[in-house]
This record gives sequence, structure tokens and C-alpha cells, in this order.
Amino acid sequence: MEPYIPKNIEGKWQKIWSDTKLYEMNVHSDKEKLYVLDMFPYPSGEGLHVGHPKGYIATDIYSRMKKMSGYEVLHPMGWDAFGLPAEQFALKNKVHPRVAVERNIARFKEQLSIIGFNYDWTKEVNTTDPEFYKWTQWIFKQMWKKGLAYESYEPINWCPSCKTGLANEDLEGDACERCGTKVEKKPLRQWVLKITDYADRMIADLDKLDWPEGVKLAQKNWIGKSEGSEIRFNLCVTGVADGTYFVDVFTTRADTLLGATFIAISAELAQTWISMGWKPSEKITSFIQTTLEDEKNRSVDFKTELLKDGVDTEVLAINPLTQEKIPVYVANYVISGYGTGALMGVPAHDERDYAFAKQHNLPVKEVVRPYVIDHVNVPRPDKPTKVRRNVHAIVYDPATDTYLILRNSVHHWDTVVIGGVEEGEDLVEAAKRELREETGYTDVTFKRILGNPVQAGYFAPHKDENRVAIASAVYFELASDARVEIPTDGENEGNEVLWVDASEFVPGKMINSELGHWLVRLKVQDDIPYTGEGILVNSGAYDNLASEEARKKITEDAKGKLLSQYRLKDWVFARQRYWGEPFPIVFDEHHVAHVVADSELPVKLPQVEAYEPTGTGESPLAAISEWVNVTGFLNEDGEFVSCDPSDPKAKHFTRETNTMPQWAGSSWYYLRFADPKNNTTLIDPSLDKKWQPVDVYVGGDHATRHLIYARFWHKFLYDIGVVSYDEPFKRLEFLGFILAEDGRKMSKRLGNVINPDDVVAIYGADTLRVYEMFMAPFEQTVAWDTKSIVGVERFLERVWKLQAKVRDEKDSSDALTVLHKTIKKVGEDIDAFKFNTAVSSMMICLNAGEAAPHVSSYWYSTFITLLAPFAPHISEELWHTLGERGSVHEQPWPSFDETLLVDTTATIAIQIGGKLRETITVPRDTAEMGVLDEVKKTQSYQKYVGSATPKKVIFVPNKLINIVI
RNA sequence: GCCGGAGUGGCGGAAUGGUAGACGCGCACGACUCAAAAUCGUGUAUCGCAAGGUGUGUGGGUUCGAGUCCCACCUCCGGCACCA
Repeated sequence: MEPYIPKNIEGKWQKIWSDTKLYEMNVHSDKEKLYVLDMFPYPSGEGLHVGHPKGYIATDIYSRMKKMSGYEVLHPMGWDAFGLPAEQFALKNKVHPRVAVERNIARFKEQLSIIGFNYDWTKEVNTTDPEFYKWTQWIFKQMWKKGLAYESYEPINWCPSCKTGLANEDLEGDACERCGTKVEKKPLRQWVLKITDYADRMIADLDKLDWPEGVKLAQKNWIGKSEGSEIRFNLCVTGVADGTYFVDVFTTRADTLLGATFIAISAELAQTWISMGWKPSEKITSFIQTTLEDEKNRSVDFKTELLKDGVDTEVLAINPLTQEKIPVYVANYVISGYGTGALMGVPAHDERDYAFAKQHNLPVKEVVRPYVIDHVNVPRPDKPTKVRRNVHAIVYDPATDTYLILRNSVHHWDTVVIGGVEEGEDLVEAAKRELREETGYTDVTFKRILGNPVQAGYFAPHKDENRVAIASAVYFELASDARVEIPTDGENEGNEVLWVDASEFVPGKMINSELGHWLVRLKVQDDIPYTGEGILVNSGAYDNLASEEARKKITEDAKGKLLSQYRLKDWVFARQRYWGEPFPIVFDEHHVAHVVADSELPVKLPQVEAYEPTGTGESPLAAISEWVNVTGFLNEDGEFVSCDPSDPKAKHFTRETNTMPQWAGSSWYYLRFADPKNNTTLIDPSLDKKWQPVDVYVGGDHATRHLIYARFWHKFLYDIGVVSYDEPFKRLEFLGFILAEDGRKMSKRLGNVINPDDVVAIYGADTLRVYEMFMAPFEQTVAWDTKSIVGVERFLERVWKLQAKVRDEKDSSDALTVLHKTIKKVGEDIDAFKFNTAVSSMMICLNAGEAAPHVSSYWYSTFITLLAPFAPHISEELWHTLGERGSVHEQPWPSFDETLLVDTTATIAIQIGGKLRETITVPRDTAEMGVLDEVKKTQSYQKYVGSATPKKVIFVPNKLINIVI
């Protein structure tokens, strides 16, 4: 037997597989399709570290197993090579980005090739290839035609270091995600994509995706839909007729409109007012200016300016329902990009508005009262209703850390001390009176009233009527045990006065359904506004309406409209850099934009010497006049067609000089793999129908960028009929990253990078592959551990050596059973991306094979077949050593025999009173009686049960028997 | 603050409500060797000589039985954050 030397076999097989085109697949095959895709890499100049291949190993294993199971598998690879990192790398190394990208791709490919991946390289795509980005431009053009791409002059995030505008998704807090520089707001002409048009569908369709729930939630939160109302407040400005001016506010709580006591607007909106002719005082103007400039302090604390200074003009807002006039502030905490950039302040029902009102001494007007429905005695619609005001006396004894309750033996309930209150009666006095009458305690210290009343609805069976209780709570502490005698009959009949600790003083154990609210208020020392829903009070005609109903009615009556707002912003889609896709747009002499005709695509990125960013907000392309200036004419569709300047139709146009962001190509690249060379359409419709969607998509966490952008583009392509399915990625598996041995991220700077080439050189590609799958659950981030890799090395070594034990004889039943269990387990685990346990089960199987006197060639070749997706080289070598023909990677995936899965004996755990005492081995499927007979013979039974009669026996066949005594 | 995810030996980690710690690393001892490495074998949660206790972040609960289910809390990691 030859020794196992990976480098002697791995290169050899890689060459044979490549020469025999083993991995070239047929997109037109009749077999059932499966599309397995990695998030394609950005070919950076640093090359791969061991973390990069992790996901590729997983898809490699998955796709190999599926191919063996009879699927035609599309498993391609490509390059996401446009964008800032490549350009920065090129600038730094003084090479052209195109050259740098080619070099980096070659390096990546070489690194990938030695790991033995099964990519079909005939399907390779590259986003910087004009034949590819032609279609990126084409998609943009379709969006433009549908009005989804528009020019905007709004201030955007500008990174002064990268010298380009950025999308919201490109930020980390308020800094550039790439270089960490604080971004500035810069007004810039931008191309923006209307992604918000798809927000609702992107939320709704999450339901049909087999994605990790956490990712779906992250997307939902990122999109951040809130449903509310836009309501107009007319303005009352000194010297101008009321209603000439107005402000629209967005609110999710239109039900609190009658509690609005101020309006706050953003500095941006104030500036718009100024540009429309409003002339505020110097003080206000300067406040607006500083707020606009002081970008970072806007999220720190309240800074406001009241639009009233007694000198020039005074601005008040008129509540559309009450006509009440309320003050208007410019406030730094109101942001312009959300809603209308103006809000109505309702201090009684919003924490921030409350804090604001306290700071400015504004009235707090309660309009929503918490409302609880008793779930035991639910109000009955057919019964009359009586309204009562009452007070709850909550008494705490600090000495014993307990609360005072009444336990009633007639009604079987625990309750706080409750008493009715008359109109105008003092709550504290009423509560004290009830305390004395019902418990006898007289010496309590009043602490505070627990906020506004809570309303409860319940059915009172003993009175056969519904009750609405409007309850306030008064909080006391017990000062001394002083008590007076109380009668035990009448109201007090059946009552026992008790002190209970906090665990008993909870809504589930007490009858008082208001208690939950009291406990929340007890916890915080200051009054807090009630931000929940309830029923309306102090709202005139709207009193007693539930919040939800009130929102509709109030919005309607205030002539507002119901609409949704999103946290997600439209996608700022232009970059002022060289290395990206040019836009298929030209401008005429009036600076009106036109798309270019299809015949003009691709609009190629010009070859230039200097491509440094200008920093002026202009792209470096703008300086290339021979590229920018073009002659042509608009055809009958209004699209630009170039022509010779001598042509009588010729007119002068200039090209759009911004380029597309890095995320453009990756938003649709997965569509191209099935048909990468098609020159007439983005993808042949029949191939789209056959191969989309991606069945399994694997990569790092891009929940809020790539995966949002791609879904948006895909849905757009679906709408215009280019693709036939409305979601791009059916199943998504995230991978956990591999950290350096020191637990930090691998980086050249830290000098802790583990290079896969080195690992392959020492241990071989198969060991690297199996180790990366074995080290931790796939989705979990884990630190590289060079020590542990030998475990996998030994495993493959022992697999190799087991060939010496192959005999032409029957397997032991143990070895056979383990093998079939392993076939089942490995298949199931690969399906579920549980590679670590798949490897572990193969180790168990190998242990069993080694323990057996010999293994059959069936046993060994089956084992090799299971191992093949994980360790393709050693498996192929052993396959041929066994004298088998063809490639192990083209063998059918082994099937298991159900009858062989079960052991002939079973180990039964004997529990006595739930405690494990002993185990016994009995023939499989021994019935309860049989097992019990055996159990009775055991020492444990004699000792713990003896002659006593078991109260109960729980029997789980082949597993456990529990004797309860 | 809000929303996710996770807390199990010295380490990575296993466990459809049914024998916690599979598998692997490490470690200890033994075999082989002049010796070492490699390899192979045995052992390895913890306290205890043992019988037997105790153990899956903490405290409660449900259950014959809880790492797993329920309630409250603590810690760590990730995301969002004046979003009206």
C-alpha cells in the first residue's frame, strides 16, 4: 500500500477532471435542475485567506451530492470586480484597474483551483466585461423608461476621502463603510432608483422565502414600514390670512391628534419655507443654519427654536379639528428624510414629545386611556353596562418586601384593596378610607398616584351586568402595623388580609386586570407618558373610540390621508468615480437626459491614463472630452443614436459621466450564469424558466444591501417580463466567518492571515476542506485552530489505511448497520447544511470499520462515495485503487436499507423516580412486561423499589423505563 | 432604548421532552523505539477511597422525566437607533 501523500494525488486528479470536462454541465439537460450559487467574490489584491473558501466548500459538497443524486446542477463562479476597492488598489499600485482586476482574478482562480472545486468555468461571468455590463446598462435603461430611475439634487452622503456620493446602505453610522471617514451632506446631482416603490412587495414576499428568520426580520426592519396619516395644519402667521400657509405632518398616531400641543419641523423644511419667501428673525435663521451644518449633533439632544420672537412674525399651527392654535418649533431632532419633515407633538403619549414638553413647559393633554378587558369575565354585548370610578390602594411594606392583598374565599380571588370614588372626591383620602374599612391598617405613608386612570371592562356575574371601571391607583408604604378592628361580615365577608411577595403580586395571580399597568408605573419613579393604545378620552366626539378606529375617523375628519412611510430611502445610484459601469444616458443642449438606443450598448468605459477622483463632485470621466462629447440624433423612440458629425441629423450630446455603484452588477449576475454568452437577450426566456430561481444561495451576511438590491432588481425584471419568477433566491444559507487564531479578523495589517495555499501544501486540499466543514456549525463564526486540523488529517489517513482491511467477505452486522446509518445521516446533514455532524458521523463509521475484523469492498466503496463530496481527491484515488471505473463523482449517491438501520439489541435506561440508576441490554422491541421482568432482577430495583408497589411505570420502547414510587 | 442570535468539560462542539458531554483537539498513562516524532491502545465533566452526590448562565415553573417547553433575570455577540 502506497502511503497517503496528498500532493501526489491532488494535482493529478485536478488535471484529469479538467481534461475530461467532468464539471461541465448541460443547461438543456432533461434531468431535474438545481441551481447552487455562492455569492461571487470581489477579487481583491490580497488574495484569498482560509475564510473565503468556506462557503465554496459547502456549495461544492452540496452540489456534488445533488449531482450524484441525479440532478443537473448549475454551480458556477464569477467576479464582482467593479467598484471602489479595485480602483483604490489600482491607484495605490499604479496599475490600471482593468489590469489589476485581471491579475487578481487569475490569482483567485489559481487559489480556488488547488482546493479542487467543481465549478463549471465555461459559465464564468465578470461584471467588468462589456458583454456583461451591457446588460447592467440595459436594465438601468428599462428602469429609466419606467420612471424608476430619476435625477435628484437632494443633498446626499458624500465621503470626502473616497470622493464620491454614497447610498444609505454604504454607511456605518455616520461614517463611510469603506474608509471610516465621517460623511458630509453634499448637494449633488444624482441618479436615484425608486426602490421604495417595491418596499411593500419586498416585505410581503419574504413569506415565501426559505431564508433564516433573522434575515427576513432584518430586511423588514431595514425597510421599516410604518403606517400612518398625513395631516395638514393650517398656519396662522402674523400679517397673513390664516390658511395661506400650512404644514403637513406625518403621524402613526392620528388618534392622538386632539392631544397635540405643539408642532416641530426640521431645519430643512424651515429652509424650504425661507426659500419660498418666509422671513424669520435673525435668531431663527441662524439656528436653522447651525442645525443644518451641525450634522452629528442632531442626534444628541433637543435643540429648538420657537417660531415666535415677538418682533417679526409669529407662526402658530391650527389644529384641523379643534381650531386650537399651538406653537411651532424648528427642532434639530426632526429629520427631513422621514415623513414630511414635520411632526405633531403629543406629550401625553410619546416619550420624546413628553421630554420636549417638560423642557418647554408645554401642556400635556391625555387623550388615550389604557383599556384592559378582563379575560375571565369578558364583557357581554347583550348586557347593560355601568360605569364606575374607583381607586386601587397599593400598599407596600418595605420591612418585609411584600404587598397587601385581600384573598376572598367566596369568590376565590386575590385582589388589591378597591373602593368606589365619588365625583370630586380626593383619591388619596378615598384609598385610605377603603384601607381602614377593609384591612384595618391606618398608618400608611402616601407616596404617589400612579398616573392617569386605567379603564377596565368586565362582566360582573353577581350583578348580571357589564362594568366599566375607571380606576386610579394610589401607592402607599406601610409605616406601622397599627390597625383598627374591622367587621368580618358585609363587604368584608370571606376576605382574608394577606401580605404577598412580588412574585404573587402579578396580573396572572391577581383578579385586577389593571395591575400590569400599575406595576409598570411603579417601576419608574417619574411619570411616563402612555404610549400604547387604548380608548379615547378628552376628545369630544371621539371619546370611547378605540385607538385604531379613532385613527381612521380622525384622519378622515381632518381631511388627512392614510399612507405608509419607510425607513428605506430611494437608492442613490451614482458614484463620482471611474471604475464602474457608465450610464446609458446622454444629455442634449438643454441638459435634458435621454437613454441611448439598444444598438449603442454597451456604453464602454473609456481606456484612460488618469482616473483619479476629482473630488469636485464631477466624475473623472467628465475630463475625457472625446468620450463625453458625442454626436448623434434621437430616433423615433426618443433614444440616442450616434452618427457621424457630417450627418445632417447630427446634434451635439454629452454623456453622463457618473458611474454605477459597486452593487449594480451583483444585483442581477445570478441570472446570467445559465446563459452567459447570450448576445441578444439578458437570458434566454426558456433558460430563465428552467434555471431560476437560485435554489440555494450561500454567502456572508448581506441582509441589508446586496440581498435587498437584488430582490428589487429581480422584481423589476419580473414586472417587465424578463424573468418568470418574482424572487431571485429561494433558499439562503449564511456562513459564519473564520477568524484568525487570535480571535480577531484576519487581515494583512494584523499579520494573522492563514493562507489556504500554505494549508494545502502542508495538509492537502482534502484536509482543508473537511476541516473547515468540521470545525463548527456552518453558520457559526469560529477561530482557526491549527492544532485541531490534525484530527482531520488523521481521519483521512485512517480512511486510506482501511483499504488494507478490505476482504471479499460479508460485513459484520455492526459494521453494516453503522454504514447504513451513516448513509442516512450524511445525506440528511448535507441537505440541512449540517456539515460538521456529517463529518462526525463519517468518523464514527470509520471507527466501526476499523473495529470490525474486516470490511467488504461494498462497505469500503460505499464509504468512499459518501466521503467523495467532502474529500474529492482521496476518494477518487481510493475509488481507482479499488479497481472501480469511471469517476467516483459520477456514481449514484448511496441509498440505505431501512431494515439495516436498526440494532438487534437495545440498551434500556432504568430510571427510578426519574433518576437514572442503571442500564440493561435487551433484545430489540422487547415489550414493557419483558423489560420490567428484567428490571426486577437488577440490584437497583431491589435497592430502590424492593417489595413496594410502583405507583406508575413509564415505558419508552428500546429506550427507557421509569418506575415512579 | 428596540430587534435578532447565543450561553453545555481545558478547547471546537453533539444531543426528535427520554442514559448530557457524541465526534474531534488537548492532556495523562501504556505499547512500539537506543531515543524522539509518527502510529496504535487505555483513560479523561466534577466532588468522593467507595457507595453515592452535584452538574448544560441565574432564579422559579410545567412534567414520571427538562440542555431542550413556559415565566423572570444576567452576560456576551450582531443589527437598527431622535423614524414621529
